[in-house]
Amino acid sequence: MAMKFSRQRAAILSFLKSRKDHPTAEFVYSNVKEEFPNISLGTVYRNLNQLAEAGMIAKHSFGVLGIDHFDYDTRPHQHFVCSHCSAVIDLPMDGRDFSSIDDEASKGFDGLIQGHRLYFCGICKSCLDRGVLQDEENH
Amino acid sequence: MAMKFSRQRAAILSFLKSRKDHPTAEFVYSNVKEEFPNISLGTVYRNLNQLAEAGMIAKHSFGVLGIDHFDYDTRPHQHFVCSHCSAVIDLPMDGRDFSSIDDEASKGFDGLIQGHRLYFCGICKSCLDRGVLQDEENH
DNA sequence: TATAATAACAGTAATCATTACTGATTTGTT
DNA sequence: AACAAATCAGTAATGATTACTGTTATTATA
Repeated sequence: MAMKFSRQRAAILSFLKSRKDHPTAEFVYSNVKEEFPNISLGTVYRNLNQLAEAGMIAKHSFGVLGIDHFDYDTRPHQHFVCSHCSAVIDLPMDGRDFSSIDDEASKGFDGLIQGHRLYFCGICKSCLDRGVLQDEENH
Repeated sequence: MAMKFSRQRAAILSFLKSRKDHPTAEFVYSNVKEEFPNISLGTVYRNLNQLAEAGMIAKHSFGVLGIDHFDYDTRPHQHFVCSHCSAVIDLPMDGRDFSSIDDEASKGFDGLIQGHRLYFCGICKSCLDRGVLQDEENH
């Protein structure tokens, strides 16, 4: 199954490259649709998964959201998910290396640990500014 | 919405208490059905979510699985998910406290970090014994 | 450069976990 | 016992994602 070039896939990759947020397939679809009005949502899903499979982009499945997000930046870095608006934001923990926790987890466990998934939850700046926390106090 | 007693909810909680694995709603359903042949899957979902909301059980949404798992043990502890058979297993990292990584994540970030989700991935013992890794080498 | 093989496409249907709706039944309280 | 409210079983709906199908685009080869 050698990967052939396709203008749709190129447009999807190019759009993802232009974003610092972490778009969903639906969002990529609605934007790439401006250049390819006939593009299908299935095509977007297929290409995003294919690019992720090839290691050219990253696919993040945050359990709390129940919807996949895609990232042009494949370098290891940490993410934050806003519990209120569901925004996915990069954390500036540049130097921090979490690889040692896999070794810790291996101790006393008889399976093979190959990696981990980690992300942080809370309220993002713009939701804080909108007074989301106060609103929750008032029920 | 004061919570009233129901025999179905009691049976669901009791079943979960008897398990050391981390059953899905479907699995709870198929087992509680032996005592309540007419119980509905929706009832199981509603009660599991209600119990989780009340803090009596824990709900774990592992992104890699795309299906929720429930845990009678609400004490903080770490989980392992087998990439091959999807088993969810407790890790024996008893003393380890990960709460400090939230503080680390807060540095240089202008939102509010309230917590994190962490789980480990790999191959469990019984899959290793079945030679899963060798099978994958042979494509 | 024609041709043949096949990857990719658009459009649509299907899947699967989960939630929402509905009218009947329990439960807890006066 | 009587009432209000929570819960139920059964079923329909939702929403993200994947699978299918006949057609089109891309690439390697003759």
